[in-house]
Amino acid sequence: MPRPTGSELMERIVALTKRRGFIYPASEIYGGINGFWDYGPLGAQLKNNLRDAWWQDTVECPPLGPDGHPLSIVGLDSSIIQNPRAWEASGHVAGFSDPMVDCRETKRRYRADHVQLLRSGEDGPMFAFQEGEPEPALKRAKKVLKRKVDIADFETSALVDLDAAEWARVYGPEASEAGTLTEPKQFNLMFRTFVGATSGDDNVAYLRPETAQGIFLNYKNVLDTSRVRIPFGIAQIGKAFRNEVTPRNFIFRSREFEQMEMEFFCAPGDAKTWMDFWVEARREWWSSVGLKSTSLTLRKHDADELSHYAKTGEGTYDVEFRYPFTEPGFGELEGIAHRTSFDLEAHQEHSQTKLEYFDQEARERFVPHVIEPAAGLSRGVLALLCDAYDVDENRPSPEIMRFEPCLAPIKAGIFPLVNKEGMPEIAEKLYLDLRRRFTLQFDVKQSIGKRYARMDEAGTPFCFTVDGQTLEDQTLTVRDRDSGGQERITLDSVGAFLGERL
RNA sequence: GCGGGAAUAGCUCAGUGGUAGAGCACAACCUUGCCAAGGUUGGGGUCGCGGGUUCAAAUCCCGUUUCCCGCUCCA
Repeated sequence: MPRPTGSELMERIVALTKRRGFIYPASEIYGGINGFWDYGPLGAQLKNNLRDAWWQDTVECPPLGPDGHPLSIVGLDSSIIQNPRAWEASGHVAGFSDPMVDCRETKRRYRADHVQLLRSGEDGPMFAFQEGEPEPALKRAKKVLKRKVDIADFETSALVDLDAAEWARVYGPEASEAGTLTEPKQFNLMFRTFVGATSGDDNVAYLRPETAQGIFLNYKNVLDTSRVRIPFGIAQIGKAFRNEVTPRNFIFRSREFEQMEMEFFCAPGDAKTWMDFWVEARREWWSSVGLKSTSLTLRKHDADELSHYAKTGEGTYDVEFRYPFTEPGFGELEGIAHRTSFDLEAHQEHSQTKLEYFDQEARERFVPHVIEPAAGLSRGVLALLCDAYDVDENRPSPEIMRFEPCLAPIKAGIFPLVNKEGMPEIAEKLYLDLRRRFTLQFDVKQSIGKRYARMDEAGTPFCFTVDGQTLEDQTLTVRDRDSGGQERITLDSVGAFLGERL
């Protein structure tokens, strides 16, 4: 069985991650819930390791800037629920509430507020058309009414004003029969909830659809209390929620997911410099956590796919990963966007709070521009899983997860070759000595081959096995996950061996 | 949201109207001498869920949920 590709590969990865306790469907015993996933013992550990690596490399030990000095980046953990006005300012409330109608016949979808109707009399058929394009509707009307028609014969009204009872008489813009349009559906992707015990329009709140806004909302607080000076970054890791129309592709598009975002505030004139810097830095980072360079690519967004906040400026780049369901193409892993001063300006206007920055040296006042590297933690986990999955046909247990050792959920297995003759005692002592420093698995049960195989599927890079020779010369074998090869080292050097490789 | 497919033990599947099955996995004991070894015993099932037809439904019908594939959507 060679390593499969495409959807077969994806199915095998989903099966392995379920079997070994990486990822489960959420609330599975109740039949699951579309778009939500739970992380099992190994998955939670893997996700934490990736999250910690990002935090370490972004906040605790940020990269060196072009001048050779470490960048100034501080951490933040903002609330998932904020004042709903924050989402009005950010554009998420307005930009995401367009009602849509579908045509069951033609499978086309229209924005309901862009569709107009030609009405013929009180109970007659109605002909829908897209704003500014009444001709197809007139043609349809001529056919249905079997007479010559003129636009002046009709009353024009908006589709959204239609009563539900009249819906069946509507001919869709390209439909040949009436009643094929679905009722308008709201496509606001934000989860709504209510703050307080009662629910009403006056206490509506939203689960954040991105962690970024929490950073902008605290920009002034951080500036006033942490002595940072431009250029500087604020970084945050956390859950975000989007009520996706179609969750798909395992944890790639889920309704609850985790982001690792950093807003890097800079002078407007320096935006290009920092954009170039972060695009390169972020691509390199994903390589550093073990993703193969052939699995990664960089793509600049076309002008027509830019977000509302990135219409001007240096645009948006995606670090993309070759997921099994996108191959031979790539899918988004992280977006690096020049958000300009869009967000700070918007919050400044809506909150009536000055969010300007005063540059002491240049004696000038400005609203900073923002370069935002926004990575998906959940997508990162998916990329790690997909990239690590491999098949070695020469092994009795062919499936292996080749995680980078520093990301592996379990760093090493510690085993006695057989469960007798003093071997388990030595192995357990070694485990007890090292368990505070490394995440280890101690296992005495079943055959050694089975224990190795289990560790291969968990992606554990090393296994230390106490055998008969250990009793004589205090050495044991180290088995390497990737090669299956073994070497002997001394019992007291195991900690140093692991320390060097993680 | 639309169209197609799937759902039976932890996994892979058999079972097409008449007692719920196999292999692997899991647990205990015995055995063990470096890559999913063997033996014995054992635990595991609302056959995705709800309704209908029938003397009888895993099996036929309707609905629904979840997953997969193709569209659509992805601020």
